[in-house]
Amino acid sequence: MEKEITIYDIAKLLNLSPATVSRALNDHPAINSNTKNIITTAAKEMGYRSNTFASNLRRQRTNTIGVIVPRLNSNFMSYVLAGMEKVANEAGYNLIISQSLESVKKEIANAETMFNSRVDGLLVSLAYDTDSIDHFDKFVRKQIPLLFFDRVAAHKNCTNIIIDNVRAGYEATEHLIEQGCRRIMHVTGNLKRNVYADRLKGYKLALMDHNLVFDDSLLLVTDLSREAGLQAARRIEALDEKPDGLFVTNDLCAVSCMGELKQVGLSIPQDIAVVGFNNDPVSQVVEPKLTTIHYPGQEMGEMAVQCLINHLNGTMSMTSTNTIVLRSELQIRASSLRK
Amino acid sequence: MEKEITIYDIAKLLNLSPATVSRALNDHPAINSNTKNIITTAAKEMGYRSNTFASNLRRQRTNTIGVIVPRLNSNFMSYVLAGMEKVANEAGYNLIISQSLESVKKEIANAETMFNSRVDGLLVSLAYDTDSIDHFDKFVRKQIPLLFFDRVAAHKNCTNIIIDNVRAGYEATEHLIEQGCRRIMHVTGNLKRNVYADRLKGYKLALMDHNLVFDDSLLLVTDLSREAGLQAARRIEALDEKPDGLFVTNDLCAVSCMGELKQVGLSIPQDIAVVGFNNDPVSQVVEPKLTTIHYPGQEMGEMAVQCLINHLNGTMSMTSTNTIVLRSELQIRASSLRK
DNA sequence: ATGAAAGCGCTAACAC
DNA sequence: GTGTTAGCGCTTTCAT
Repeated sequence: MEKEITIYDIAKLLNLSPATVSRALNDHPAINSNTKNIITTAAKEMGYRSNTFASNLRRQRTNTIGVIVPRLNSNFMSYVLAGMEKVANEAGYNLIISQSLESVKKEIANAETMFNSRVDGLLVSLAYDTDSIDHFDKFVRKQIPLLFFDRVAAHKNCTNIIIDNVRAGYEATEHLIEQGCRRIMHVTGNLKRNVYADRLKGYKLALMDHNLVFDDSLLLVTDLSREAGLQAARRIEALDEKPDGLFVTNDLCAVSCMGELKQVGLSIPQDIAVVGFNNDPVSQVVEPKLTTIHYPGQEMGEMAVQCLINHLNGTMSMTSTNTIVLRSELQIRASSLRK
Repeated sequence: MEKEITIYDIAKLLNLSPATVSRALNDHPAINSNTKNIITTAAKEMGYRSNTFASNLRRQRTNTIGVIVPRLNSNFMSYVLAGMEKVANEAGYNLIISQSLESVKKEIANAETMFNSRVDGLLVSLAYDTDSIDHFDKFVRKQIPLLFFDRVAAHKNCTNIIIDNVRAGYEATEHLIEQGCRRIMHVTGNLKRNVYADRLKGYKLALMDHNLVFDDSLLLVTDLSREAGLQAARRIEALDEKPDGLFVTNDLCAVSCMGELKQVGLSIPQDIAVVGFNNDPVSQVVEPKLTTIHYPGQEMGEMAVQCLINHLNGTMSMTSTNTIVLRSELQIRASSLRK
C-alpha cells in the first residue's frame, strides 16, 4: 500500500507550514498566488488527496445528504434519485441512499444510520405503514434540515415537496365522469399515506361535484402490487352492479388489472374506462394505452436537493417555506376515451 | 444547537476511561457485560451518537462503497441498486451512488470524487462511450478493490460480474431461427461495450451454426433509445428484402420498434418475430408480449456488494476469482412464437 | 502573508 | 477487565 500523502508531507517538502498548505489547497484569499501555485503543483505531483474525514471531523460538516426511500426499484423513484444525484453532484455533495423496503422498522434503522453518519440534511419518503415519525425528531432537535417528499408527514419546520394529490385525484375522476362513467371504482394504497388519502379526497370531491354518491363497495385499499391488480379485477367481476370506470393510483397495478379484465371479456374503455397514476413506461405500451397522471419524479428529486442545499448555504431558509407543490398533469390516452 | 455528546462525556459521568466506553460501545469481548450495560444505557440516555468521521479517521476505513452507473433511471439499474443497498445495509456499509449519464467525462469526475471520499471499494458499470479506463488505475494502485459489473472492462486484478452475453445473444438468435426466421435483423448498442459486442458474437455464432450468412445491412448500432426503435422500424420498411426476425438488445427500444411496425401493418410474430433484452416490465405488457432475455439485476447488485465485502473482510480474495457469470434466461412469449 | 499550536472524537498498542 | 496515551489529518485562532 502506497503511503498516503498529507499536507504535512507537502509542507515539509516546500519548507512551509501545514497551515499554509491547507489554506492554499482551500483557495484561501490571504495566500500569495505564487505560493498557491507551487503548493497545488506539488500536491498534484505527489499524488495528494485530501482526507475528507479529517476535514469533516474538524469542520463538523459532511457534505453528505441522506436519502431514505421506500424502494429503489420503481420507475418513479429511479427518476427522483436521478434528479437528486444530478443536483447534489453539481453542488459537490454526496448522496447516501437507503431503502426502507416499506417497513417502519427498517426506516427507523436507516434514520439511525443517517444520523450517525452525520448527514448535513435528510430527504425522506415514508414507508407504507409508518405511523409515528418520532424517529426523525432527533434530526429536528439537532437542527439537521429534514425534508419529506412525495409520501410526506406534517412535521413542524420541515419542508414537504409533493404534487397536489387532491387535485390529481379530482382530475382523474372528473375525466372519467366526463367520459360518461357513473360508477367509478377506486383502487388505492394505505390511507395513512398522504398521497393515497389525498387522491381519495379528490375522488370523493369530484363525485360530489357531479352529484354522484360515494359507494363504499367501490373503494379498494390494497398494496398496489400487480397481484392487487388481479384482485381488483376479480372484485369487479364479482360485483352485481359493475363499475363503468376505474381509477387506480398506480400504473403497474392498473395494467395488471386491465389484463385480467380483458381476459374475462370486458372491453376497455367501452365497458370500463381506466385511469392510472405515475405515467410509468408501461402506461404507453399497454393496449389500449393508459390514461394516467404524469408525476414529475426527476424534478421532485432535483427540487428536494436544491431546496436542502439552499437552506444549508443560508440562501433560503426552509423553515419559512413549508410546502412546495409541483405540477402534475393528466395524460389522456385511449384507455379512458369513450367519445 | 445541542452540544454533541462524546465518549469523554460518558466516561466522565461514569468515572470510566474513554477507552472502556469506546470498547463497550463497539461490543469488545474483553469488557465486563455489566459495565457494558451501564455504558450503553448511559449513552442512550445522553443522546450520544458515534462520530463516524473520528472513527474513520482513526481506523483508516470508511465503511462506504462507491457505485458509478451510467444512469439511475432504468428498470434494470434500479434493481441492481436495490440489491446492492440491501446487502450493503445488512453488512453495515453505506453506499455512495453517482451516475455518469453515459459520459466519460462525468465518469472520470465521479471516480475522482469517490477516490477522495476514500471509499473502501468501488463498483462500476461503464458509460456508453468510455474508451480508456485509466481513471480507475489509482484505485488499483492504492489497492482499493474495484469491481465492474454488467458493462465491464478487462482490468487486471478486478473482478467482473456479468451474464454470459454471448450465450444470451446466441439463444435469442437460435430461438428466432427455430421459429423459422431466416433474415434476422440485430439492433444493438455501442460495440465498445462488452454487453453489446458479446451479444453480437452470439448472434453471429448462431447464424453460422445454422448455415445462415451474416448480412451487414441487418446490423444496426444505435443508442437503444425509443427513438432508435422508430429508426430501426423505418430501416426495416426501407429494406427491399424484409427481415423476418428481429433481435433488439433492449426491451424499451424493441417495444417502440414493435409499435411502429404494427402501425405500418406488419404483424408480429407472423411477418416478423421479435426478441428483446432485459425482461423490463413493458415486455409483459406490450401486445403481443415480448420474448426477452431475463437479466438478474437484483442478484447482480447483491453479488457485487457481497463479493466486495468478502474481499474487504478477507473472507474471499477478489484477485483470484476474476469473473462471475450469472445465469440469464430466455423468456419465450408471444412476440416470437410462430408455431 | 505565513506559522505555531491546539483540538475535532475516536481507537489501539501497551501497560497494569 | 480497565486505563494511559498517542496519534489519525485537517482547520483555525492567535501571533508575528
